[in-house]
Order: sequence, then structure tokens, then C-alpha cells
Amino acid sequence: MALAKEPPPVSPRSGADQEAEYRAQTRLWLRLLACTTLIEGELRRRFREEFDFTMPRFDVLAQLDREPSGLVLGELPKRLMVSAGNLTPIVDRLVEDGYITRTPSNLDRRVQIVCMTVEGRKAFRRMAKSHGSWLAELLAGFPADRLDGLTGELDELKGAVRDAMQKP
Amino acid sequence: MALAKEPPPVSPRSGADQEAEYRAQTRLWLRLLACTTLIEGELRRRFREEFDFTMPRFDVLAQLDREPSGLVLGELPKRLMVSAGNLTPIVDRLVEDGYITRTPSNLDRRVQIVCMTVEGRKAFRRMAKSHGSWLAELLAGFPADRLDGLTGELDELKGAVRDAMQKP
DNA sequence: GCCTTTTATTTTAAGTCTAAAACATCCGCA
DNA sequence: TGCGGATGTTTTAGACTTAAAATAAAAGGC
Repeated sequence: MALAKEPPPVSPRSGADQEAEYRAQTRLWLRLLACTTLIEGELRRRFREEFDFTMPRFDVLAQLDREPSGLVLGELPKRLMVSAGNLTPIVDRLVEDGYITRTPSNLDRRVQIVCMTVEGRKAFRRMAKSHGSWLAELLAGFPADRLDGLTGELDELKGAVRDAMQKP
Repeated sequence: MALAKEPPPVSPRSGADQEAEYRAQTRLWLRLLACTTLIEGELRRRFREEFDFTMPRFDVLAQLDREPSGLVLGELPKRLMVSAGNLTPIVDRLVEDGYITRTPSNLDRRVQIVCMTVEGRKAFRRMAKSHGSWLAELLAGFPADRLDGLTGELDELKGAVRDAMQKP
């Protein structure tokens, strides 16, 4: 297995190279953060202005929309990557406002099942439509034929980060 | 002006195509958000565990580190893309803890100038070093020779979004 | 059948964030 | 000089966020 020979492929790496990579990584991170912040801020603003709704609330509805038979409450924190305690007041308010229902399971009284109501589903569809067109408007200037390529790169990035977090 | 002729280059676009682009845009947005959330959460966790510090506080110090002569307070919200009101308590606490100073300008008594203290600078350097190595650790699995390419794509994306937000 | 451990959820404390209102000061202009 | 509008900052009200502690119920070992 051709290993040796050519100029050091990996190990005796110069400090300058290391520094350059650090900087490149930091630049990437800052850009990533800037893009997300920019888009998220604009979407949040429109949600608030148009529907007097917040993104976390919308995110919960989006998950439930895919599950006609409802979802175990504990599944939401995992899917939305937020803490469980965080969801309690959000779900509370969605129930209060009539968008979803929360019913305890008969098999395990610790577990609750949340399910979208008919009105909730209607409201969600309306908001999702706007959400899609806002996104289209914001991303219109980015070439459509490179959307998937960039998504793929980000997928790889996500996988790499997840792996790095897994092992330690 | 050659407008007509060839198979519709832009307008009579099929609904299916439009739908496909919507989906591609949504996928991109979700991936972007997932990557940012993942990395941000991990960095925040480490900041808290290692230094009992938060990222917004670190971000403020990072800005001031680049400005030896200090910065007008009003510049911070712009650079960090957060609201002004948000910074007040953060700056308050950084002053309280001795990392920075806040002095009113003599020319304009509305304006305040914030400046890092010696201890603040020392603490920042220590944290920035860890921050860099954490990032390197998290991004280690992503090919180094594609960092700049991805950063460039994100730059374009950011520009496109900014343009879209400018004109409305 | 108890007792310990695990699992699902809520509560609490502290911090971050925004939008909008309130304050304070400055500037231009008559 | 004094007034009206612009600008810099803080305050307020409301929502989200996490981590950690508390509660409640189930599961498993003995």
C-alpha cells in the first residue's frame, strides 16, 4: 500500500498550515451563522407581522402535520433539537389556542400524545404556504441549479459534525 | 429585443418545476438551520462548562478585541446583528465583571465608548484559543480543501438574501 | 409485594432576544 | 433663542432557551 514517498501528506504539518485551516474553519462558521441569522430573522419578522405567530410554534405544527395520528410528546424535543422543558409552555399555548390537543396515554400515564386539530391543520397550511413563498423570495437570487449542491455539502458538514460529537 | 421564440426560458413554468424548486429551497434552509443549531449548541455547551461564559458575551469581546481604542456602543448591535436593547444587560454585566469599560464621550453625551480591559483581553485570548480548537475538532471530518469553496457558496447565498431583503 | 432505578414531563432560575415605548441629547433652522 | 425632528441608549413586556431540580409513573430485581 503506497504510503511513504511524496512530500509529507499529513503529519509534519507546519504551524502556518494549521493556522490557515483554523482561519478557514472560523470563516466558514461565521458565514454559516450569518446566513442562518439573516434568514431566520426575516422569517420570524414576517411570521409575527402576518400571522402573529412565532417560529417555534410553527415548527411544532410542522412536525404534527406529518403525523395524522399524533405524536408522543417526548418525540418533539428530539426532532426539533430543543430541550424538553422548553416545549412545555409552547405546547401549553398551542393547546390553549386550539391548534392541538394533548391527551394522556392509557397504557402509560406518564406519556402524552399531541395531535393537531382540524383548525390547527387549516391554520398551518395557510402559514406553510406563506413560509414557502417567503423563502422562495429570499433565495430567488441564488441559482436554482446549485441549491441541491449546496444542500449536499451542508449534509456532509452536518454528518462530520455529528460524528465528531459522537465519539469523544 | 429578442423576447419570444425559443421554448419558454422563464415564464410559462410548470407548476411541478415551481414545486420542485420550493422543495429544494426548503431543504437547503432546513439543512442550514440544522448545521448552525448543531454547532452552536455544542459551542455554547463547552463555553458554559469550561468558562462559565455565554456566546453573546464572547461575541462582544471578539468585536472589541479588534478595536484597541474601543468602539462606540452603537456599533455593536450593527456588527453582531442583534437589537440594541439586547446588548444593554450584556454590556452591563461585562462591565460589572471587569472585562470591559464603558465611558461616555465628551463630544456627545448620548454616545458611550466601550473598551476591553487588560484582564478582559487576557480572558478573551484564552477563550478564543479554545473556541478555535473546538471548532477544529467539530469540523475535522470535513475535507479541508473544500472549506473555502463552501464558504464562498455561503457568501453568495448571503449576498442573494441581503439583496432580496433590500429592495422590497 | 417492596424498593431502586429509569423514563416522561414539568418547574425553576437565569440568560438571550425582539419590538416598541421612553428618555436624553444633539442638530438644524427660523 | 428656542423648537422640532433625528439619533443613541435604556426600559418594558413578552417569548424562547437551557440546565438542573422536582415530580410522577413504570419496570425490574429480590
